[in-house]
Amino acid sequence: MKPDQSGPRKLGDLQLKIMKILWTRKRATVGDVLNDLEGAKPLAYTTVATMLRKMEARGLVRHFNEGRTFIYEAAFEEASVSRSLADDLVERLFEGRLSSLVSHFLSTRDVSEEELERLESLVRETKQAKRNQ
Amino acid sequence: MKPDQSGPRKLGDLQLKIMKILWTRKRATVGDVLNDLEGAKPLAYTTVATMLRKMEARGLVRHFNEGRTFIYEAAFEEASVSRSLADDLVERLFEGRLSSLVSHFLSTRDVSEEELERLESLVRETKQAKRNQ
DNA sequence: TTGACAATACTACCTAGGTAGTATTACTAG
DNA sequence: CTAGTAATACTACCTAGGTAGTATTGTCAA
Repeated sequence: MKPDQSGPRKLGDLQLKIMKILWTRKRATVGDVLNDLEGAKPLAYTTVATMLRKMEARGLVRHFNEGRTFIYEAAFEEASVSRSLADDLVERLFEGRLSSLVSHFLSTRDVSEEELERLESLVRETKQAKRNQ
Repeated sequence: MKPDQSGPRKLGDLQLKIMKILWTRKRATVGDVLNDLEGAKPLAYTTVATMLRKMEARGLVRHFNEGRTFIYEAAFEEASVSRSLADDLVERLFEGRLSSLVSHFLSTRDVSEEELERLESLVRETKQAKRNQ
């Protein structure tokens, strides 16, 4: 069986942060997640617990018990979620044209020389791969 | 005075569709918007009117009167909104690295030969521009 | 065995997007 | 001048994200 299908089209800020923590840790308790969530304003333990429960209801995460403690894990792979979110935006904004998005970025942001190099090789490699495929 | 600052970080589906209509038409009545919104399921006239009012409260659009009829127009330029939405995603998902996003697209989608060419010239031109700047 | 603690369950509330019905108002055709 | 129509105003409701307090329960140490 393949692991998971297309991820969610939208994810709130907190939810995405939680997903990232789960992708990194593989498994985490409410306390673990709360802990890794230091950065921004501190949240209540119950806030995280509630969010996790809501996310489970939505199928984003799942849990199993270890004693009386819930161990959570992501129900979607990172690539799957990134893809869905990114696709959704490009679809909504640029009618699916990747080049429109890139062009947009290139013209509105100051992209560094290194980034440009990276981009160039990425494209070159992809073309290469496509040719001998 | 410069026209508008950074756009909204998030926009719902309907709101973005409405913004696009306003960008195209420059000015539009509720009826105009409703009309251009054919595609998906048909909405009630009042739904569009309400949405427009909510959007005005949020500062996304503004209106002036023509007789008793409201003429709406976008309060943000398209580029500004696209930029905010795209930036937000790249920020949330790829820690701001454009190349991560592109790499992601290249590896999860089947990008056509033409798209690749377009991308390559985009990057090349940008590098060029950067050099003699 | 009881009290403290840690964990989850439940409930509540706020905001925002989305959807639409009803009320009101004002113009216009007859 | 009056009925009909077209616009807006107001209100309501549902969903989902986000935030957190209170209640309950289970476990462990004294």
